[in-house]
Amino acid sequence: MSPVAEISILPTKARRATLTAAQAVAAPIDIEVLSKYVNVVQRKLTAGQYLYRAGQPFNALYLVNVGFLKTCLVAEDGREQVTGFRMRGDLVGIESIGAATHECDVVALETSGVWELPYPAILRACAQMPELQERLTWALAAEIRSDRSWKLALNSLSAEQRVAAFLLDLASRHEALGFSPRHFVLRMGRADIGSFLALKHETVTRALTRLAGQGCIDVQWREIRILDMAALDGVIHCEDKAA
Amino acid sequence: MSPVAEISILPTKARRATLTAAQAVAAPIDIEVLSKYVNVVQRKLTAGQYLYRAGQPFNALYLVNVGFLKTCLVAEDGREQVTGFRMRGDLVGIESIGAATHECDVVALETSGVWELPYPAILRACAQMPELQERLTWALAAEIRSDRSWKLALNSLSAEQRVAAFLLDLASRHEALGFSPRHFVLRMGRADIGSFLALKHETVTRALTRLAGQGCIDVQWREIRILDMAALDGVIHCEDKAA
DNA sequence: CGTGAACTTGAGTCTCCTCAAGAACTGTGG
DNA sequence: CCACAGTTCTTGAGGAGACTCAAGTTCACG
Repeated sequence: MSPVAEISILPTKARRATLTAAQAVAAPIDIEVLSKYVNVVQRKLTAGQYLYRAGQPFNALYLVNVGFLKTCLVAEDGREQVTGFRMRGDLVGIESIGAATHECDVVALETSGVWELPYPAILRACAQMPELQERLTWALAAEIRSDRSWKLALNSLSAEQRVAAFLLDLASRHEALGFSPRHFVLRMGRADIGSFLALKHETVTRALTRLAGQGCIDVQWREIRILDMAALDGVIHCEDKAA
Repeated sequence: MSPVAEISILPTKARRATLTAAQAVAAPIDIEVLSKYVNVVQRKLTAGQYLYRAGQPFNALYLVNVGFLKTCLVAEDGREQVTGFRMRGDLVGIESIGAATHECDVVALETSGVWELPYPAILRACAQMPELQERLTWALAAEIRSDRSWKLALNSLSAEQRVAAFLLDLASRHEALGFSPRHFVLRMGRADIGSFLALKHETVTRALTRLAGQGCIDVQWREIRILDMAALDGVIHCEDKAA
């Protein structure tokens, strides 16, 4: 029933390939080996279900097996901020290490399955599997690098460029997982993309429309087809000279 | 010559107090104990000097002892992005773990001193001092939480509110180190603040002017005096009703 | 005391946001 | 299979906040 084992943690290798400098890629984590040390259970989620919510006690990390989720920071006053999208191989919840409770909502955007790695039990496993500890530390550091690369992007790019960068990021993450980088379905709505990119949903729509008008992409509702990868990349790097 | 030992890692307890939920505070790291395991040397920097630059090989972490530094992400095309400001007790360079080279410039904004913790030698020390490993992991996770809280702030607050939040953050970090939270000197220029807050330097100036006009603060060049902490906090939470 | 860098202030512009309406898709039940 | 409601997406018109450009002022440093 569940495609077990050999999930790699290689956390969003694709994203970093796009946005940050090259770096070593972490080796996969073997869930079967890990389950000898800690009680690993799989959890299934349907679209719209929460993996956990802000304020709940932090007692596990999660490794995404299948599906697609979003993480969403929530302030006391209700302001919301999508902080990222997670897919197969991504670790979820690591940013809560050292905190008593989660600060994020994590929501499945489609039917998903995750491995639950109890915390702090997983720490004991780390002590016995140094490579696991290393993997975790790398994942944390990579997350920081990714967040900061996005910060640079959001602060220096126009709305259209941000959306282009977002699509290229998704494309390379899909490719890293063996899916087509040129043709995929957005699992999230325009509003979620906007929150992540610091834009309003109307602006996301307009940017997609303009990119389509330039022949870079084809947009059919949530179905995206990248027609000219180089042109998309060119948009980001300001080659908007020739009309 | 150097005020040794008992530097705490409690990384920016203040910042998190302002921006994120409460959480446990990491205990201090004892440099003297640590130096039994790894070769810890102190490095001195004068204002304007680089601790390291983007592209240089990653071979050490740094613990700030005295002074004030900024970290600055640099893209290949020259775009720059201030990612944070570091003071006593902050760990610098942890985001480069797992990468071959640094992606950031780190520059001293005043005369500063840091402990250099060679990497990966420090990993072996971690294996022998589990609390050190824990401290490092916590610092990484806290960094992610801090970055994301700022992302939420930047995406949902106006220029004036962002500057107010920035001042309050600095204030509480100063307080956590035993300095006055109401009276301090900005070590960085308006342009650096702007880069960090996703604003232009003129906009930072105007925001400071407006906050001063409201009686929240007093600004004398880089010298800041917070006259009404509550009012400053009120600015962030939208209490701009009564004229 | 002079030079250069940093800061301030103003006027005008532009990008993105706000508000609002309409269209397309989803899925539910008859 | 179709109609309907609800959600999501699209598109437009108008406005606001931050940016750009430019000049003047203050400060730091030699």
